[in-house]
Amino acid sequence: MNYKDLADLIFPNIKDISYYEEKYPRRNLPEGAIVTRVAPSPTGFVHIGSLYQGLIARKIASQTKGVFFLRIEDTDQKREIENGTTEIINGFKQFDVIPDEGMTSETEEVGKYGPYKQSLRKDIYQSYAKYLIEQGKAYPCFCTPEELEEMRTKQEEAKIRPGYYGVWAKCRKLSVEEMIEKIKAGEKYIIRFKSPGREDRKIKHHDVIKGNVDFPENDQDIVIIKADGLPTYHFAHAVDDHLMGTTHVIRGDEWLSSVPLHLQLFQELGFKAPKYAHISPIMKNDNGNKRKLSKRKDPEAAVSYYAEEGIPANAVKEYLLNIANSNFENWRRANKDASIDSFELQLNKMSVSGALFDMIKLLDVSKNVIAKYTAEQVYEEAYKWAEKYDMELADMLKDKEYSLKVLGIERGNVKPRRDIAKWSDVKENIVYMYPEKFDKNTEEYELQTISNVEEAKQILSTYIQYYKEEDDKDTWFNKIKDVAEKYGYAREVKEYKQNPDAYKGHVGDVSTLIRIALTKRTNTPDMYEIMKVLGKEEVEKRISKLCNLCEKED
RNA sequence: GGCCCGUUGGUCAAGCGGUUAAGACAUCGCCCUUUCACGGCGGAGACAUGGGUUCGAUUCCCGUACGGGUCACCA
Repeated sequence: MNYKDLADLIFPNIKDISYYEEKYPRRNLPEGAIVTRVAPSPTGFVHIGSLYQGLIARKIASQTKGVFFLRIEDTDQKREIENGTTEIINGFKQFDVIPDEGMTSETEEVGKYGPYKQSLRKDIYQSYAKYLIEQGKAYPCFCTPEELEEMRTKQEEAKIRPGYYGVWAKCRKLSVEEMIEKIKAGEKYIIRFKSPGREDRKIKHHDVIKGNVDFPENDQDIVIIKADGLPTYHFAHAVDDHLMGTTHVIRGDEWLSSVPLHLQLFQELGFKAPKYAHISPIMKNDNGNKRKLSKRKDPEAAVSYYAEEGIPANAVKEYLLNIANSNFENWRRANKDASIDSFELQLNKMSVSGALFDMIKLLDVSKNVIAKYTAEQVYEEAYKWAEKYDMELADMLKDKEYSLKVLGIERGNVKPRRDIAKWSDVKENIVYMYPEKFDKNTEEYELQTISNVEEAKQILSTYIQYYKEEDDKDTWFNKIKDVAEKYGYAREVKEYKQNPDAYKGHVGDVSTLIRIALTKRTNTPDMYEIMKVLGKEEVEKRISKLCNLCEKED
């Protein structure tokens, strides 16, 4: 009786690993090409951290003419949710993070290194597990969860390191005969890795992001094949990333402390280990404590949140890139219109510690992104958003020709407005441009400086006589100045400031009055453009309406 | 608790033994301007802490404090 017999008993009728080694040859890629992946579990919505990882992995692969693939890690069937894979694919797609290989739907995939869904690779893992058993590098363990639990409490009481190692690794010491006997007797078991490591020895590891890190060797005999026959993360990682040719494992830094184990696994399996790049998580300040963005507590942890709020995917990406490489901002300033694809991301420039998520900064980035959009783009995206989340806005935008004019105010020039950070801001910004909405607005408003209603009325009715729709901007503004002068307001603000006592106020006061009559707002974009878009009839209507209102109040 | 990692203004961060310690967001003031936004100028604001090493430490070493990660038949 030897390891081979044991292996055959546990995994009869299973292919030899040479089959898989041949089936998945090494990738033929240009020098320096990096193969990356994103490997989420289909357990619910896509986390902003996964997107962050995916975005970085995608960019690094693209930059080096490598490959980026999506692998679904569904080895924990208890946590799996329905359509989890679809959700992941769509989540990434929204941000244009498109894998070269991997799952494309719940059941379909592209690429030659599949299946890209771990539950479909069961045979592959078992083949490699068998290989380890044959070599005496893995063994069946018959300990029950209860026994393990008991062991753990003992260890904790004795204040020693918990785990399945050394003298605690009971089943490791079983002879092959005993193992075979137990299996034949129908005892339940799982497969453990026989760790060659010693805790008192150190290993040196260079992480692409974290730099040099020293660890004690791993000496835990971790489970590699679970009771359901599926592998644990560690084992699947080693097998998959070897077979799929991953050169750089970019993942969250919660994995950093598993590196000794992973390196050992690669070593014992006879694989070349990939490079590791452990990304710091995106954090949130929670009452003075830093913690990871949490699925449960933080809505902004879900990538779907941004679509719901109407924050453009590009803005989120730019913000994430900002966190990833802080020189991105400088690059962006120097390359205002360049695609982010031409920014060269560098892994080793990534922060070693986790950044706090800053919504205000994101919104600022988003304002810049939207400011560069054409009216047409703003229209399309805002409309798409509105159809889903704000029917009232969608309704307003139905008149495309008019809406384009509204959205085009002060847009596309050298100093575009920066007043929209997200599509949910749009309505508030433009409602008053829509007559039916404007008419229904019964909000109270102040007349500001010119608070004498009688005077306001006179100024407005004078202005309306002067106003000609076809006036160019200078003429238009001169007329406002004329009205101002007529009623004792300075034509120029400067004149007023030099001699405040000589005037009741200045042009600004008059234009503010007109602005209020037209929009019920004190702050709006350029009024000349607003009036052009509203049209003569509407302008006259609004102004005379305010006059009537004044009369009523008198 | 053991083992890892980290700590530069409110936030994101440059910095690699000698700097007036960049920049961005936020904030404040001024200018520009018919309002707002844009733009311009300026202000306030930081090297966690104690020891070393050194002619000199934000930079190197050790301790302390604080923060984060990890110790599953979850990933």
